[in-house]
Amino acid sequence: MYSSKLCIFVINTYLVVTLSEENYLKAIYHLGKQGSVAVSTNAIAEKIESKASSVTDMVKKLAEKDLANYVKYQGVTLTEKGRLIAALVIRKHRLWEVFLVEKLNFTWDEVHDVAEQLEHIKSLKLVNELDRFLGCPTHDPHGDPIPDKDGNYAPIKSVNILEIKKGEQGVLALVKNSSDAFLKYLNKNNLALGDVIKVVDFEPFDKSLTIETAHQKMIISNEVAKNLYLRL
Amino acid sequence: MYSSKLCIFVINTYLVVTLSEENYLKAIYHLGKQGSVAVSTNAIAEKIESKASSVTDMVKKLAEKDLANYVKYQGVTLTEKGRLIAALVIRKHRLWEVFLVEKLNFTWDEVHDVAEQLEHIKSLKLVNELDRFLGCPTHDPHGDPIPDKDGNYAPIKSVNILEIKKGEQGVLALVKNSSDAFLKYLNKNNLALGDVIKVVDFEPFDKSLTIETAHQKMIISNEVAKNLYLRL
DNA sequence: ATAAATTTTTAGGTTAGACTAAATATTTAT
DNA sequence: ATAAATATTTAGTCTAACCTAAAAATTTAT
Repeated sequence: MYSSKLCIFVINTYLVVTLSEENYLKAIYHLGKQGSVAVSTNAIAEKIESKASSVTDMVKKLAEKDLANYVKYQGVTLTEKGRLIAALVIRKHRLWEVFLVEKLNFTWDEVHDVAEQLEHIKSLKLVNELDRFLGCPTHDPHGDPIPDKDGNYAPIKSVNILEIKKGEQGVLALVKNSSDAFLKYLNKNNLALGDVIKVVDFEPFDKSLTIETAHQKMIISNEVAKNLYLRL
Repeated sequence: MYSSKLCIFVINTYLVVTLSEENYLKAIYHLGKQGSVAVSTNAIAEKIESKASSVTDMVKKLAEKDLANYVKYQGVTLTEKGRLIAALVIRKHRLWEVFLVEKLNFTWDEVHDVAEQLEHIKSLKLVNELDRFLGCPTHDPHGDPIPDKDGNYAPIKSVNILEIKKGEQGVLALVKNSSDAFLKYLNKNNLALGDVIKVVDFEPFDKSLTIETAHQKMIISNEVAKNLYLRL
């Protein structure tokens, strides 16, 4: 997917990307299928909690640096360079999350803020040694895949729980929403990655779901269900 | 030295200290015996590689935030709060250095730039868990002492090699200069922390020193000697 | 197809943190 | 004690990254 030539080039220019630019690249990457689909300035503004006018400014700068493609009124995509830098930031974020949970006794709902800071530390040796130290993990504590040195990763093969037939079951493999409130909900209700979950019933009225785990039977709202992905 | 009441207060205000402010506090702390002796704006400018006029601006801001004491034309000292924040930054810096060397295969001359970034990550849980994970080390890889949670530390009991009598010996315990060039010099000449060093001769003409280690006998310049400290 | 609503951009302003050059204070040397 | 040298501060700029309000483009609804 990424040529190693490009990787080397990007690594050389890597140091001149600011923290703020990295955050924009990451947002575009997440919103637009790895930056391949055009994202509106408004969508970016909402994600980053800023204003559309600020986004317009920054996006012009990214385009000038050849990290993004930008056409007025038509949204933003990432260039190969931009996509690789975004992937490297995400790689760092997820590796640090693994470190915090496995080595420093963080719970999975505590890691986000700190990883958000650590992902901007600039040192290739640091990332790659951290990767080795952690045993080259493929997924972070939320079940999201960790890109490799070249920015590639095998997307996890999981399916949303709403698409699973009554009576079938799977293993909770991915949680799409990492907000504090949602992770706290999961903890409170004893739901964790790796749990076997069986879909018992679907209620058409409010689109809620009855599920069964090893410890309990419970009803989850459609809001919750939309964020749970199972490996079959 | 620091009351825990103060510690709690500082921790509460901790999050509003910017990266740049932290760097100034650290510089004042290092230059002025933990911030207790007045430091000139020029000295700070040189340390931080900026200009005196920039320092004047920042120092006014630090004084307004009650982190520094500043009287025009008379230099800067740190308040209790400022001193504690500086100590916490240094604590983080040195703990990360230990981590990089012991867990991630960094050599002691590679750690500085990365630790300089990591020292600004804001999470009390992170620092304290890192400390525990590393076994609560008391010294970093350069032999400098690591402040505890409250900013206190037992200064290392070492003496400059120039103050040691001919024929006596000690263990290399502290290196005062952490510049890249100096650390590379030490590596090249096979000098490391923990080495037993014997002072063989002192040459009054150029103030150089002849020393003997387990592997070699060599002459070190006064420039070098000024930076080597031995535990007797 | 055109008006209304929405989205996006532009224009102009703000703040933190840096800078240069000029002005002022302090220190040093005669 | 005063002039010269040095150190420090002030005044005025600059840039990155944000903002608000107004203008322009696009989309939606009639």
